[in-house]
Amino acid sequence: MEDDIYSLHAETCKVFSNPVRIRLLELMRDGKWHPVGEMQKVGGYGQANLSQHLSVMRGRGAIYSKKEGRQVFYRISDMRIIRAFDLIRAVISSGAKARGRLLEKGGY
Amino acid sequence: MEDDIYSLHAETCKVFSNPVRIRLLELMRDGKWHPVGEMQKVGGYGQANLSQHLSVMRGRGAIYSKKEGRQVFYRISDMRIIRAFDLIRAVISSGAKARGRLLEKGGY
DNA sequence: TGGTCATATAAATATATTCGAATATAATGA
DNA sequence: TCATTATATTCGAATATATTTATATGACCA
Repeated sequence: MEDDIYSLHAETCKVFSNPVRIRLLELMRDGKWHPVGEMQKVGGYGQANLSQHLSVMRGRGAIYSKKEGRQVFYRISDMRIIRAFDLIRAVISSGAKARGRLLEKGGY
Repeated sequence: MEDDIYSLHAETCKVFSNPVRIRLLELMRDGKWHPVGEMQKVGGYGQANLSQHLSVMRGRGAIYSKKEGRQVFYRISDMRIIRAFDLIRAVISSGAKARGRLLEKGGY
């Protein structure tokens, strides 16, 4: 965990390396503030687990938080994160398509 | 490690969640074929370690390989990976700049 | 055939991540 | 003040990842 640019980059990408966090980013992809309770309901995650994932994302600067009364709201800190997210999703689906074609042809 | 889209997405992003692999992607960012030996020299990694990282990336479809004589060459499979890479790098550096400004103002 | 080069694989160890259970805190309302 | 709601923190077990050393494979050459 040194702080050269490669480690920083890798640490930032760790935010995206867990399915729960990917789901949470998708929930927050509109760039608006979302209360924890909403994410818990929609995602169906355990309260502690969800809170820990939000804390990881916040610690790495991927999301911001604000408190209002007893609720805490989170939002994505930089919409370029969503652009990167969508690029990776596209890579995955064209990779899947390519493997599908190979499969059809009996290759692989 | 289920295979819903969130897990797939997370698994793919794991490729980017290690500093050695980030460095390797940077070495391969031109989209051309690079022999393992070159990456080993430039990056200064142990042979086995390098080989395993390349294997992880290949297993997740991020890079392709071809063999020529006794050398093995690797290249990035989809240049959108580099576009996503650059977006994240930009997020990091504008985050760093923003934190710098806060520091100047005595905030944090 | 035997040796060497380039790379891969295996096994061992050290470290990190994930999740759930229990507990803590802070805001609100009775 | 006490109870309740919303969220965070701590801890431990299970699992995953990274690194090193040793060994294996496959291509080439003498």
